Amino acid sequence: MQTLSTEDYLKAIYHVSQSSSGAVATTSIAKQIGAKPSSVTDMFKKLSDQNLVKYQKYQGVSLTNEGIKTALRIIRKHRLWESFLVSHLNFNWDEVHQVAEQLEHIQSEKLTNELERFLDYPTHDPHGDPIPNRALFMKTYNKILLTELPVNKEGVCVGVKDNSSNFLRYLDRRQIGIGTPLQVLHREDFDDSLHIQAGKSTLMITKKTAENIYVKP
Amino acid sequence: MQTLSTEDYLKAIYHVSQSSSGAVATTSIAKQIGAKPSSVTDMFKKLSDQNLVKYQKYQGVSLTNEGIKTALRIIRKHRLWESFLVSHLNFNWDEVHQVAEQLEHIQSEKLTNELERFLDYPTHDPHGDPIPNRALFMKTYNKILLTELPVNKEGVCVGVKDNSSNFLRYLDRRQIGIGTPLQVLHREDFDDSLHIQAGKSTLMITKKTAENIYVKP
DNA sequence: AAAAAAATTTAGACTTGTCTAAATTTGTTA
DNA sequence: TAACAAATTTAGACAAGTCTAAATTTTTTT
Repeated sequence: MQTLSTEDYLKAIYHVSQSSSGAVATTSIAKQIGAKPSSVTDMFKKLSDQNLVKYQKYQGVSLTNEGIKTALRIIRKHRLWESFLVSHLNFNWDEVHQVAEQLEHIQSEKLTNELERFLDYPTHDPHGDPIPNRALFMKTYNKILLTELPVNKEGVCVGVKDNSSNFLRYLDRRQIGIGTPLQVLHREDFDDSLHIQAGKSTLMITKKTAENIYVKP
Repeated sequence: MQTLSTEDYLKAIYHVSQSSSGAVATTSIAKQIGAKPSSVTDMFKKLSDQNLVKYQKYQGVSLTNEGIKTALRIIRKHRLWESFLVSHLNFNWDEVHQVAEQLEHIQSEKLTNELERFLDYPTHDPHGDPIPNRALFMKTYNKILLTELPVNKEGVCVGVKDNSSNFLRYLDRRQIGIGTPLQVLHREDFDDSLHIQAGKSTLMITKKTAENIYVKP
């Protein structure tokens, strides 16, 4: 049984390891968690003692199978709760993260599984991220960044990279959400901005925005 | 903002103060929380520093208005979550307590209020205990113990005193629950056992059982 | 009212998770 | 490759919450 803190670290290690290759560095976790590198080193040792990570001094950590399972169980809860908040409790997709950070630590297998049933076994959360099922298996479809979508090819928004409230509310105002059909009409060479068709409206977005939107072609 | 631990203490103090008069003793909280009296003394000092309790050495504590409000906010969340678990997640009334103990600490006013709306503003939890509303006001009806119900007078089960899994499952087997019509048919002088009508069946229960069932006449 | 028992508090220690500051290792650059 | 910079670890400290053992106060009993 893990503490709040070890769960946070495992999740952070999982996320960082997903978006980079090789071992996970002390500093990257320090940034993610908001702690000093020395604290992270201490925790790496503790996690290593529990065989949740493989740790070599100065070489960072990688999750063991047990560590991955523990991380996925937390992510499963996080994403199920986010789904619940949006689908039944009138939360907007930019409001759910902070609350789900708390709810993900609730310990009750029955609760998690019944919540999943109540939500009718959702496969993705409100941000388009895949929800691990009871066996911790995630359905991932091949998605690409909007910047990589060829001009005039049709796609559908299936996720976002940046989950910040700021970005999500910006997308709300542009009426872009999960499921919105997207098409690049024109790519401006000068500043890499894009003219796109988003649902029924055409609009202009910057490269930075496009880099944070996932589409399925 | 409180810690998990201070919230647990405030709730314990509230409950003990409800079922007894005068200041709340160190030992009674130690028992309730499952901690040593010396730890309780430490916490009494901390709570006193935060003006959540009035504390005089050797004389126990009593909640301040702020302390009462904080306790009621936790109890509100606890009972709303218990209601949710039973009404939507297939939990039995004897299974909810432990999970609600965790959920009651989740910090989000929006979550609490939306959960209340989702449940359609319930006034009582699955054990018949009143749920404080947004203004922390509880509807309490005048209930009596089944032992105090006059013979042959009709009543309805509206709550239980003992919330233990053991007792609740015993009531399940006897088909007694919140809302069950109850009537004392005969009181046995010899051992204080009762013959009662519970719904459509008649059965015998001990004094100890009757002392843990609340009825509204 | 004194003695004994029970309740409570104090003192000092331990654990978890954190920090700062200093030391060490790794990597990067001239 | 030597020197510098960046990353990492170690050492020692701190806060929260807990404990045990001893001291103190209150309550009960004789």
